[in-house]
Amino acid sequence: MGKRRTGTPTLEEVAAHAGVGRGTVSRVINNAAGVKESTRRTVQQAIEELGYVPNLAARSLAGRRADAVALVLTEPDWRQFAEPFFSEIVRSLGDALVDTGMQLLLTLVRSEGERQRFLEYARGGRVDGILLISVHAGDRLPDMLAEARLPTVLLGRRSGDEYVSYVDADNAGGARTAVAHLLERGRKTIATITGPLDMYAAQSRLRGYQDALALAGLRGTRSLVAEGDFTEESGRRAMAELLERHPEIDGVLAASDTTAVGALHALRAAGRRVPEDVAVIGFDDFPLAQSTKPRLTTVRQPLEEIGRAMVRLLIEEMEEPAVAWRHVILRTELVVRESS
Amino acid sequence: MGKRRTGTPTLEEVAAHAGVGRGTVSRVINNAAGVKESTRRTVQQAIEELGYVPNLAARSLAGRRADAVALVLTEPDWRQFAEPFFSEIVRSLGDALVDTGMQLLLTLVRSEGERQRFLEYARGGRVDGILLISVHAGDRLPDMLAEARLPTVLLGRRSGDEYVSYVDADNAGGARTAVAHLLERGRKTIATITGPLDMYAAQSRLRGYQDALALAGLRGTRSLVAEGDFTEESGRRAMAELLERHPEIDGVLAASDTTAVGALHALRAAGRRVPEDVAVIGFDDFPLAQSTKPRLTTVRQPLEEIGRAMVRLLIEEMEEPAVAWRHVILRTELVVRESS
DNA sequence: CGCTCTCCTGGGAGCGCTCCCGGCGCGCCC
DNA sequence: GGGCGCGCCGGGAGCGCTCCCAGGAGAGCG
Repeated sequence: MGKRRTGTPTLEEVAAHAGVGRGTVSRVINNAAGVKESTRRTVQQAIEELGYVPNLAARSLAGRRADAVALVLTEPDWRQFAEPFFSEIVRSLGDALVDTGMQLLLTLVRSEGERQRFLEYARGGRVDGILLISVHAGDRLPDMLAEARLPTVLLGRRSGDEYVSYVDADNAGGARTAVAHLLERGRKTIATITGPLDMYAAQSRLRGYQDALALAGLRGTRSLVAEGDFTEESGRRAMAELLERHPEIDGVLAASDTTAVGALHALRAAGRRVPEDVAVIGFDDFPLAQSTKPRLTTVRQPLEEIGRAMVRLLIEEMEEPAVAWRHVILRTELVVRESS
Repeated sequence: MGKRRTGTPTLEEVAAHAGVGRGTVSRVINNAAGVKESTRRTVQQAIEELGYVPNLAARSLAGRRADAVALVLTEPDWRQFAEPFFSEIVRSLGDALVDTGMQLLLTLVRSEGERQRFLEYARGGRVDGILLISVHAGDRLPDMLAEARLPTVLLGRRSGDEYVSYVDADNAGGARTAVAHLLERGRKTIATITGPLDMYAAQSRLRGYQDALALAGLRGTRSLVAEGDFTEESGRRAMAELLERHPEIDGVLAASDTTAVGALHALRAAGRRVPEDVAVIGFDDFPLAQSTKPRLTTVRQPLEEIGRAMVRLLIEEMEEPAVAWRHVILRTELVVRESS
């Protein structure tokens, strides 16, 4: 047995095989300009023949970049992960990242230990930037990342004075519009089913609901508000409670489409017709909203745009890190269907 | 402005600051033996003071390992991802990996382009091994990874003569036991709701069902079999169909707990009592199975063990790659509750 | 007191890239 | 014909680690 070959050939070997210098091969694989077309072809053929694949560790080390970004899920309750929101947002981020040439890595951070491990991973330079979703109010991870000067973008914010860069939807505005729409259609007693109130998005939607009522000169009642957690089951439970407390309810704003579906079930079980007796509005405009019976009026969150904006912000952060906090609030839009 | 400092200090700087050599610092951060306790403390303090974090690219390059493994999801239909199976398996893999010191990275591979990109990522040495879940029969990715000599372990197999290393549950055996149990309790007409039949796991469960009937001297009828896709909705639909075709059904084996829940709904809607009129058995034993009404009899898949076995196999593959295909079939177990 | 053996420690030699500088050849202009 | 500029190309100098070998300092023993 001769000299033991390592699995993959190196750039040096490709260069030798093609009869050119290292630099030229490097230029070819990076699609850099300044290589004669004929040379480029020779090199490409050598790469082909040898089955060369660049060593990414070496590339990272020399180039001081990882060509990867992490999408961190901090949701300690895994069940939430089953909600369509996650799959939709992951899809949209994936699409937005495709033509940056960066690899998207999902990472779960559930415990303090994992938080620490991830921080080391990121500080160790394995990713160029970090996207965080489903951050709860008390989560310190964004601060830790910001302190380490790592380009970071949140989806949503932890509070009204979030500083770390984020992209968010105009939750309050969306809720306001939805409630205004219900009032316009003559609904008198409008309830709301919120999301978990330790999340700012849920708070904002609740505030929008309250603002719209106030704007119309109505006083909201605490008992017209029921807290849910974005799940269908919580929507069902909350709606049942609300109906018991206020049988006269004729309009409901749910904090998510999933919750709205639960509310729809509860209303049906209670013998109420939608929208004749009670109008229902959801939030998100997931595909789900089009397959309910009746089809759901809902506040559309532009997930596609959110994904794109997050990636754009992240790239800005990577290009000039630590010069500014960047915030983008995307407009929401009421999509009127049959349930209102 | 003096010399521009790079973000993180290097090992060299730590060594200088602690007044020791590079080698010693390396030994300390890798917890290697052969460092005097007092020296170790000095170095640790220097690390602390400088806020040193090892550069992982350099470590990978020099050490020829990435300390990371990828968990690849090839499910083109993202909705499947919402099923509890995924979150459970991810949790169990995460737990099993914790004390190997390796980072778990989830990656989505939906299109051919992403398949190619991931292959380059893996061949580029960014991960030491690959775990694949939800592989469909026709997926070529496992072959591509195997050809590239990358340590790979599948959860489940693509066919009866899968060669790439895998961990699987004894699906056929579990189904057989479940059906035998129903027969023992005097059920006469036993139907089954399968998973998507392009997945071997679903085929195996169906085969177990058929075998058990054959063993009891019964002939299975094609019309007692309805295909689902592991979702609740498909369970509901399939059950309704089955009842229509065979009103005399008194026992059902569903291909997953989720499917069984759908079947339960359909049965209730049809006015059948469970288990008095119809016995229902699920498959998986997810937490879900304990919160149905009645609590679900089900075939337990040892997810915890599956996760551990996958990680163990992967480590074996990494230690001595390409010497053998390793297969582990884990025993399943019937958990009798109230629905049978 | 000298010699060996053990325990620690320092640092050279890479790992496989990218970056960049210097040089070569050729075409064009005066 | 000489000079200049431009388009290509080669390869040195790192990037920040790990691996490993050589060597110093003690300890123990004859």
